[in-house]
Amino acid sequence: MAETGEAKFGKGCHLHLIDGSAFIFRAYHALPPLTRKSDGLPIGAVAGFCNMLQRYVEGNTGPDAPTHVAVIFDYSGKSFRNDMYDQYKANRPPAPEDLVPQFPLTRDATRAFNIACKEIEGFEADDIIATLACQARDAGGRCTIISSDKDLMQLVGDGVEMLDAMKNKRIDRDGVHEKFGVGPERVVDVQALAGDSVDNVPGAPGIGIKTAALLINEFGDLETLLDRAEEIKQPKRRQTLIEKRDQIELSKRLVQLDCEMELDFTLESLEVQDPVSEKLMEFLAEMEMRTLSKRIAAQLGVEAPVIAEAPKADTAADAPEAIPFEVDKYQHVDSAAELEAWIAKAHKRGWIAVDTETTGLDDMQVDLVGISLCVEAGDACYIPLAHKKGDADDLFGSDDLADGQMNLEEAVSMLKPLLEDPAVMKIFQNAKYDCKIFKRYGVSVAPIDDTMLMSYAMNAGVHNHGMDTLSETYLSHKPISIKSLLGTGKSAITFDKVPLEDAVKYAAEDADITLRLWQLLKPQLHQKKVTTVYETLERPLVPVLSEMEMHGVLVDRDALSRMSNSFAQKMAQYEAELHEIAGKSFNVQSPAQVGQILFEDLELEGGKKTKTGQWSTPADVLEDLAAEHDFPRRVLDYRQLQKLKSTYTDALQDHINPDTGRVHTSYSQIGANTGRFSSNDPNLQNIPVRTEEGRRIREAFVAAPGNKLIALDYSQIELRILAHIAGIDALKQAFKDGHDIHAMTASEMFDVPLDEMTPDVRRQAKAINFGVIYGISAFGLARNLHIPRSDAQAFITRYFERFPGIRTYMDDTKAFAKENLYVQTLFGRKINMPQINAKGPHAGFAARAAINAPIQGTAADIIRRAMIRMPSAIKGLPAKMLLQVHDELIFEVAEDAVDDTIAVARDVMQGAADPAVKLDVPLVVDAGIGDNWSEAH
DNA sequence: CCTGTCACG
DNA sequence: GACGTACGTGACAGGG
Repeated sequence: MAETGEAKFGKGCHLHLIDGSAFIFRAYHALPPLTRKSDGLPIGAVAGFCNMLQRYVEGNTGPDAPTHVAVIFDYSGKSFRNDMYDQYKANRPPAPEDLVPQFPLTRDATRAFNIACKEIEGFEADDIIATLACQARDAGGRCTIISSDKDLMQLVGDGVEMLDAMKNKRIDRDGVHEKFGVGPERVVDVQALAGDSVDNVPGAPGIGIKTAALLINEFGDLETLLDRAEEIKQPKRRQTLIEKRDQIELSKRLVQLDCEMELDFTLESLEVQDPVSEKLMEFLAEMEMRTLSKRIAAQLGVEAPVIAEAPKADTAADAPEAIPFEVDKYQHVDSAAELEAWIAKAHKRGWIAVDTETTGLDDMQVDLVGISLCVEAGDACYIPLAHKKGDADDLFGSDDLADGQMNLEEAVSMLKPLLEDPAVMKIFQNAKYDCKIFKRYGVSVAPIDDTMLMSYAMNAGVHNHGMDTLSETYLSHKPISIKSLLGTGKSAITFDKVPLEDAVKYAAEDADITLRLWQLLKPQLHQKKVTTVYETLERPLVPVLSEMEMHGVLVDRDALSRMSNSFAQKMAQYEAELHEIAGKSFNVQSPAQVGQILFEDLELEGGKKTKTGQWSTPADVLEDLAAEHDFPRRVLDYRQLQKLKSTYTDALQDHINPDTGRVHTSYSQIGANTGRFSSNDPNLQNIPVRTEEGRRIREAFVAAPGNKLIALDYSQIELRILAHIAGIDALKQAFKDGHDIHAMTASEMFDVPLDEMTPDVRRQAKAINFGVIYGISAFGLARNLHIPRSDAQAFITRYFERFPGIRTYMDDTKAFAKENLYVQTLFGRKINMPQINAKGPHAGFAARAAINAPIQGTAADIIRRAMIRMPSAIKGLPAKMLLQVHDELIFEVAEDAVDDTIAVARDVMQGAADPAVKLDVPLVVDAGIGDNWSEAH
C-alpha cells in the first residue's frame, strides 16, 4: 500500500479532480431507472457512477496518470452565493425523487473505490476544485479537472487543464478560447456579461457570449469596459451596461470561483491509493451489481462476489449462519501497535463501529474511560484508557490508573484521523452521545451512521430503540447488562471502577452488536422506504443538535434563587392558611390527604376516585370546587408555586454546568413517535409561559453580555398543514389572505360577520380548530369549553357541514391506518400504529392518534429541515441556535446582528418545506427580540 | 417503581 | 346503552 500523507505535493505530481455531481447527473440520465432486485432501491445513477469511475480508473495509465486524486461533490443546501444573491440557482428544479437516495450512495461508491471523497458545507464543488487546482499549480504540479462544466474553465492555464471524460477531450487554453472567445483569465468577465439562465446568474440582458467576448477583447477587461461604457457605439448596448452595472458586478462575483477556501485536508492526503478489492466487492455486492462486480473482479484479479437472487434475510431468525457472540474472543487493546492494526482494518474496510465508555450519563460532564471498536461481526476490541486500580482493602478504590492501558491522549490522537476521515463510516448506537464526548476531546467525528436512528425511522411506534431491545429483537441476543457491572442505587460504581476483564467483554460486545445491527438495519431502510427520511431528517440532525446542546443557554442563577425564596415564603403562608381551614396539620403535597379533607372532612360534593381508590384532586376539579370554598383555591395556589419552585426555580439551578456556567439540555430525536423532539435534563420545552407567575421564570433565561435572545416561531403551523393535507379551500384562502383563522372559522360556523365577531365566539371556534387537530370528540370539546356534551356535538356536526373535507381527511386517515398499520407525514416519515385495529377502549385512542400524527409529524419534519439548514445559513453571523420548542427556535445573537439573523433564519424557516413539498399555504414566522426569553417570546 | 399532577407545544 | 376519550411530551412528589 502506498505510504500516505508524507511526500510533499510538488513538481512531477499530477492531481486529478473529478466533478462528482456531473458524474451523478450524467449517469442518472444515461441509464434506465434500474432498481435493486431485493428491495427496489433505485440504483441506476449509482450503477452508472460506478461504471464511470471504473472506466476512469482503467484509463489511468501513461503520462497523464494521476499521483493524487479526489472526487468533489456539492454539499446539499445553500452556498455562500445565496447570501450574495438569494435567487442564485433558484430556478433549478429539485432533484428527481428516485435520485435523492442515491446521492449518499455515490459517496459510498467513491469510498469503496478507495478514492478520496470531499464536500464542504456552504460551498459548491466548483470552489473546492478551484482551491485545490490553485494549490496544485502554486506547488508546481499539474492538475486535471475531469468535468466539462464551463464554469470551471476560468481555472485553466499554467498546468491546469480540463478533461471532458465523455468525449475524452482535453481542454487547454486554446480550448477555452474556442468556447469563450477569450483566455481563461477573462472567462469570468464574459460570464458576468452573458449571464447564465441555468444558474440564474442575471448578467447583462441582451448580451450573449459572442458580444461579451467582443466587448472584453475591445476594452481589455470588465472593469475598464464598465468605466468606459459611454464609449460604446450601439445605443442599446451602451444603455444596458450603464444601467445594469450593479447587476453585472454581482454576476461576476457569482461566477468567480473561490480559490482560497480553508480546507481541512491537504493535497498530500489525496495521494492515489491502491484499490482494496474486499471493500469494493462488498459494496458492489450490497448494490447487487452482478455484471459490474464481475468486470471489476476480473480487472483486479480477484474472485467476484456471489450475489444471491433471493432477498436478503430480515432478522437473525432468517439468517442461516449467524456468527455467535463469543465475549471471550474480544481483544483487550493496550498498545499503540495493536491500536494501529485496528485503525488499518477500519481504513481497509471503509467502516467501523465505535462506542465510548464514560464515568456517567451526562455527556457534558463525564470523563472518557475507554473506547470499543468493531469492524467485522464477532471481532471487536476494547481500549481501556482511564480505569482506576481496584483495591480490595479500600472500599473507595484507588485514584491510581490500572495497569494494561494506553495513554488516553495518545489513543485519542491516533484515532482522530480515522474518526475524522470522510472515507470511513463511523457507526454508533446513539451517535450524538459519543460525538459530543469525542468533541470534548478535540475530535469531530464524521461521517456517521446511527443504528438507533435507523430503528426509529423504520419502527417508531413499534418498539423502543435502545440497544438491548434492538439486540434482542434483531440478533436474538441479550447483551451483558450494565447493572451487572455497576450495580444499582446508592452502591452503584462508575465504569472506571469496573475491572478491565469485565469491561472488555461488556464494551466490545456493545461495538459488536452495533456493527451487526447496522449491517442488518441499513438495507432494511430501503425495503421500508425510509432511506430519505433517515438521510435527510434524522442523520443530519446529529451534528446540529450536538452543537446546540454543547453551546447551552445562559441562566441567571441569582434571579432563580430570589424567586425560589419568594415562592417558599408564600407557600409557607398558604400552608398555614390551609392547616387553619382544615383544623389540622397535613401534607398539602399529598393528593390523598387533600382529597380526604375536601371530600370527607369538608364534605364537598363532586369527588371522584382514581383507579387506586384514592380521591382524585386534579386542578380542574379543584377549580370547580373553588366556587364553594376557599380551601381548594388555596390548594391550587400552593400547587402552582410548588410546581414552579421544585421543577423550575430550584431544579434549573442544579442544571447549571460548573464549567460553562450555562444550562445544557439534551434533545432526543426519538423522544416522540410523531417526529417531535423531546428535551430532558432539564426539559427546556416546558418552561412556563401561560401564567404571569410562570412567565417570570423565562426572565431568568438571558443573553450573554452584548447579545440578545431572539425567538422565531411558526404561526399556526399545524392548522396550515391541516388545510393543506385535507385540502380545505376556505382555510387555505384565509391563510393566503393573512386572515384571523379562528375568527374566520367562527364566522363560517356561526354565521357571524367578521366585523361583529365577539371574543367568546372566536374562543369557541379556536377550541374547535385545535380539537380537529387532536381528532375531535364531543367529550373532549365539552370539557375544554365547559359546555354540555350535546352542545359540543352540535358544534362538531356544524363544523363538518361547513368543512366536509376535514371529515373526509379523518375518515381516509383512519382507513389508511387500519389498512397499513401506519400513517405518514408529507415528507414520508412513517408513524406506526400497531394498536389501530385493537378493540375496546383503546380503539378511539389510536384513531385520534392516527389523525393527529400526520399533522404533528409534518410540522416536526418542517422545523427539522429548517434546523438542518440553519447552521450554514447563519454561518458568518455572530449567532447561535440554542433551543427548539416544537414550533419555535431560540437564538443568541450579538446585538448588532439581530436584524440580519432574523431575516436569514426566518427565510430558512418559512422555506423549510421547499423543495421537497410544495405547500398550498404560506408558512409564516413571527419573531421577537429581548434580553431574556420572556421579552423575546 | 408506579401514580397523580402539571408544565409546555 | 355504557364506557371513557381530546394529540404529543418530561419532571416531581408521595407512597408503597
